[in-house]
Amino acid sequence: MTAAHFSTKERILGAAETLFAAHGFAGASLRQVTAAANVNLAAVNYHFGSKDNLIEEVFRRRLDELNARRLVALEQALVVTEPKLEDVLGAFIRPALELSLDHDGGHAFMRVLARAFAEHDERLRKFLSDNYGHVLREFAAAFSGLLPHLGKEELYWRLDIITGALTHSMADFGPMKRRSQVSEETHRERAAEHLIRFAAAGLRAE
Amino acid sequence: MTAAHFSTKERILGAAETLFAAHGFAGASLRQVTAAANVNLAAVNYHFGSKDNLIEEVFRRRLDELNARRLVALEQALVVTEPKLEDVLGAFIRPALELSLDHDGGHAFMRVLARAFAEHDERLRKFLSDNYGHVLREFAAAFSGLLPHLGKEELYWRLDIITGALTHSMADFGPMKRRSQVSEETHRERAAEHLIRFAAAGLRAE
DNA sequence: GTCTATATTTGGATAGAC
DNA sequence: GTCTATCCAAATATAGAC
Repeated sequence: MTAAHFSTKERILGAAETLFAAHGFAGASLRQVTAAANVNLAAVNYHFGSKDNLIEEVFRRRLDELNARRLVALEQALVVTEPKLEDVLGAFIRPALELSLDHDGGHAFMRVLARAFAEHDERLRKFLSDNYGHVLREFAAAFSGLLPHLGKEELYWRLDIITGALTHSMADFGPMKRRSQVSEETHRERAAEHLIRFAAAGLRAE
Repeated sequence: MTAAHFSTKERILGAAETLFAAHGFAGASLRQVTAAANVNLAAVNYHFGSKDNLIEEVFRRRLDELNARRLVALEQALVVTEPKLEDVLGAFIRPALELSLDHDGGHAFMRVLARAFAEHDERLRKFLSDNYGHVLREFAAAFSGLLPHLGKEELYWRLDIITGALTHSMADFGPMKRRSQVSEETHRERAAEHLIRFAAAGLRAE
C-alpha cells in the first residue's frame, strides 16, 4: 500500500500534483517533485520530456475521468421529460466534489485546477480548451435549454462566474473541513446541496 | 505623461503589478520587473529589501485605498433605518469594480488579487489577514444583521464562495470586455448590477 | 529504466564605485 | 539613489555509464 507499489511515472504525477497545488507551477521545482516522489531528477525528463509536458499530464490524468463522469451524469439528467436545473448542476458539481474530498491526490488536484483558473498562460488555456472545451459547451447548451429567457451573453457570463465560484470553493474544501461527527457521505451530500442551491439561485436570478 | 515622470519606486511597483498579474509571483522574476520598469536590477533591493517585501507593497498600494473606500461605502449603506442587502453588496463590489476597469494598473491588480486567492502561501495570507481582515469582518457583521436566519457557519461559507466568485469574475473583467457602443460608466453600472444581483440571490437562497 | 555527473541558464541578493 | 559587476544558490535539461 506504500508509494513504492506505484510506477515511477505515477509517483512523479502524484508528487507533482501535491506540490503544484501547494506552490504553483512555477513555484514548485522538479527537484522538489522528484525528491517527494523518491525518484531521480532525470526521471522527469525521461518520462515526460519537459516540465510543461508534466503539467499537462497532471491535468490529463484526472480530467479525462472527471469530465467523462460529468458527461455521463449530464446525459442521465437530460433523459427525463422535464430536466431540472438542479440535476444539471449536480451533474457538473458532484463528480468534482467527490474528487475534492478524495484522500489522496484528488483534493490536491482541485487546488491545481483552481490555480489553472488564475493562470492566464496561453499554452495551458489552449491545452484545456482543446481537450475539455466540449464538455463545457455541452453543459452550456443544456443550461441554455433550461433558461431560455437568458440571452446568450448573459448566460455565458453567469456560467463563467459560477464555474469560478465552484472551483474556488471546492479547492478550499478538502477532507479536513468535515466535522468528525458526520460521515463522509453525509458531508459530501450536504456540500453538494449547498453548492447546487447557491448556483441555481444565481442562474435563476431575476 | 510617460513613465519617466514617476519615481523609481512607483515604476517598480507598476511593473511588478503587471508582471505578477501575468505570470504569478514565482513566475515573474525581478529581472523582468526591473527591465519593464526601466530601472536597474539593484534598485529593487534598495527600495524594498526583498522580493517578498515588494509583493507586499504591491498589495498595500492598492488595498489601503480600496478597503478604505469600501468601509466608507459600507457606513453610508448602514446609516439608513432599513439597510438593503443590495447596498451592502454594492459597498463591497463597486470600489473593486472601479479598480478592475481602471486603465492602468488597476485592472492588473485585480488579477493579482485573484492569484492571491489561489495561493495558499502562509506568509501572504497572514499579511493580508493582519492588514485587511477587519474589513471582511465588518462586512460579515453587516451581512449577519441582514440575514439573521442564516447560521454563522452557513453565512461564512456563503461569503467565502461569493468573494471568490467576485474576485474571479472581476479579474477577468478588464476594460476590453466593454462593447464599444456603451460608455464606460454605463458598462460599469451594468456590471455592478449583474454582480450584485447574482450575489444577492446566492445569499438569500432558500 | 534508472543512475551520476554536469552543462547551461536564470534566479535573488550584495559589494562597492560614483 | 543609482550604477556595474559579481557572488552564489537553484533552476531545467541532457549526456553517458550501467
